[in-house]
Amino acid sequence: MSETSGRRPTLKEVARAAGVSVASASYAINGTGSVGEQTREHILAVAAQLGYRPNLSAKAMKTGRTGTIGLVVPDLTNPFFPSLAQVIIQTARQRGYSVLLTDTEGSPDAERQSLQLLSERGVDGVIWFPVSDDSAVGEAIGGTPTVVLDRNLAGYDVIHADYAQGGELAARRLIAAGHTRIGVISGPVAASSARQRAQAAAEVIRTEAQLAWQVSNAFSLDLEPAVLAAIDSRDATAIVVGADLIAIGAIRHLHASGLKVPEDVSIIGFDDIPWAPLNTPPLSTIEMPSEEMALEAVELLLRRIAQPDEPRRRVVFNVGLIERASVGPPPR
Amino acid sequence: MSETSGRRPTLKEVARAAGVSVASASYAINGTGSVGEQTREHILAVAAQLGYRPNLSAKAMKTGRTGTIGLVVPDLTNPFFPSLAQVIIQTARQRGYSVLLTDTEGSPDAERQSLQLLSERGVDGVIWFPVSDDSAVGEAIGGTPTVVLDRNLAGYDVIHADYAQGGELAARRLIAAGHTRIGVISGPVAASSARQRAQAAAEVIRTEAQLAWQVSNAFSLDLEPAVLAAIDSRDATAIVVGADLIAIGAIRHLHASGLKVPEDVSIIGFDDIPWAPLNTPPLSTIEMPSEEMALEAVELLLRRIAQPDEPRRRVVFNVGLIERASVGPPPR
DNA sequence: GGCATAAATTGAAACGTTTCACTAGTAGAT
DNA sequence: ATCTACTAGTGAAACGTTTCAATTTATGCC
Repeated sequence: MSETSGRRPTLKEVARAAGVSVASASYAINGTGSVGEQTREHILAVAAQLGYRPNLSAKAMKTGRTGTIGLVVPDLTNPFFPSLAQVIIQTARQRGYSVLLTDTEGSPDAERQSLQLLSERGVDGVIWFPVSDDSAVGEAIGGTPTVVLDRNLAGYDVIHADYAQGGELAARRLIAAGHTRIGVISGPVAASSARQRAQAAAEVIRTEAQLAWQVSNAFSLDLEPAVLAAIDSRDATAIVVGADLIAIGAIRHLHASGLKVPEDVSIIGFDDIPWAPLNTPPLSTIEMPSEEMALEAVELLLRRIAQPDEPRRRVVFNVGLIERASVGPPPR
Repeated sequence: MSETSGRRPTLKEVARAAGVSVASASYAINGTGSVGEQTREHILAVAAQLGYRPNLSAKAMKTGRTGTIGLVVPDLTNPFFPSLAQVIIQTARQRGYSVLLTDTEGSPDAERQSLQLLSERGVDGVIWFPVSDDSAVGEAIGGTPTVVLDRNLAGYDVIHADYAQGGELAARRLIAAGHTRIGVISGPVAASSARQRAQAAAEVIRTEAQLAWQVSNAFSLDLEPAVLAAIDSRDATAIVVGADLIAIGAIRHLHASGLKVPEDVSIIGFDDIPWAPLNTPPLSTIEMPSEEMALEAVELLLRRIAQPDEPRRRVVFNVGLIERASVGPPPR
């Protein structure tokens, strides 16, 4: 409550004011040692009265744990991430951890730098959303417990969705609607998740219909020339797209070229970002339980922190098809 | 490079390996004391060879600065925030700071808790996006240097946009298009920024046209009953909305009721969130230079950290009108 | 060559905690 | 009464840095 001086009081001062040793004060406040009922209460009262707050840096140095975890994401601006980050931050807080967030701007260099910085800062663990599958980057992290999201990197605890299943689901939905010439736009090939989605879709299409073309694009609304060209070839009546963001970009391009979705071209996306239901037309997509995944990520991480030598785990979540309005029968 | 033991080497070990005192090692590595040319190089080489990384917790305890700033936002999931957060994180990193991010879920309680936690963690400063104008919450922060974004809280450095100007701009645009009966939907009244936008707009409308109604809504796509009722009254041919998110919600509702934007009702929003241009129709809105504001926030904060006793500053940014397609002439 | 001065180097204290090893009581069992 | 076994409480070391004050070494000048 009241603060006599400007400085925050130290444990020593609390102890002196309470007439006990620092050790007792520490024990009382942390509930660790054995302290008598009334002395504990007295110490606590004095501490409150003085407005004592432990110096977490000192505690961290002494105990070697900072009560802090690092979260490394490629691009906060990608609508896929904020809700993930939010869940992670909240659950971490409930478990007594604060979150250092770093945004790596999709660059492996920034990523390496981030990991290293986090490791220097002594975070107790890291939740890492790698931009690519280049596992060399991960060395920067040293021995810090780490769980990797969305990529299947060896040597880490790993959480991802069943992307192959998702790719298949998407392709089958289009085929079921009657499409026979189907194109595929994947996310950047450096990401295993993007590759898996596209590959699985392409395979289904190849065997059960006809693969018109397959191209890839950055995780962005803006389409690259090759993608534009593929779409403009008008060779496909339906497209499975490896990310909603790209899908929305594709729909915009189609609209701009005077084509309608789904009347002229059907589109199915991936991720179910918040904008997907708001789009015109509302985007059919493959969703994954991203909030559960985020939650699982922090729990897995905390378990790893507690048990550094347990065998690594890999937990895979199922995906689902969300039907909205961007898929229809092929034009005749 | 090479790490002999599992543990990270300490400064003492580096010093011993280099055959110098810890003091010299510290000076050499931080470039602070005066060290001979060749000894410095030797120490640096040994440090690199051993893979030495300073223990930042220890450093923080000793120096009292953590090299960390806290960022407190109400809701990461609101598309207005991620880009802000991204800019803040990046500029902070360039200046040698890491960012502890907390999401307060729009609750003053969580907000108070966050501020307190950050202060305990010893962050060197805080960038705070308050959910409301209740300045009592801010006491939790103690003496930590703080800059407040988007709210005009007394006693802090403050950054915001000229919301009155924005409200006027929006109202005038609608009036210029020929509308005479105009409604206003503001964000939550607990936020001064929302009040200012709405008030300024309402005033202009009252004097230069006719204020059909004025209601408020949470920062959300979902509209509250009073808002729905106001819109459904069909008393206004145009609406100025205090936030794009709400505006998009309003447009959806209008569409659902069979009304067209802008043919039947014109809408103008606020914030220019990333979705605004993607909406159907693309949303006309008032934009503010949010990235410059974010950048300014960290610079202001760093200045405040360096000069705790300088007088408080308040920096106000101009806003602009972005014309897209959600505004048209009134129906006749 | 000697002296003053500056540069390089060092030992040790200090930052605020936690925790180990110990002492002093207290109570129950014999 | 004595011994045992706890429980309460304490002093001091340790965590990895930075930095002060003191010391040693080098440099320049007459």
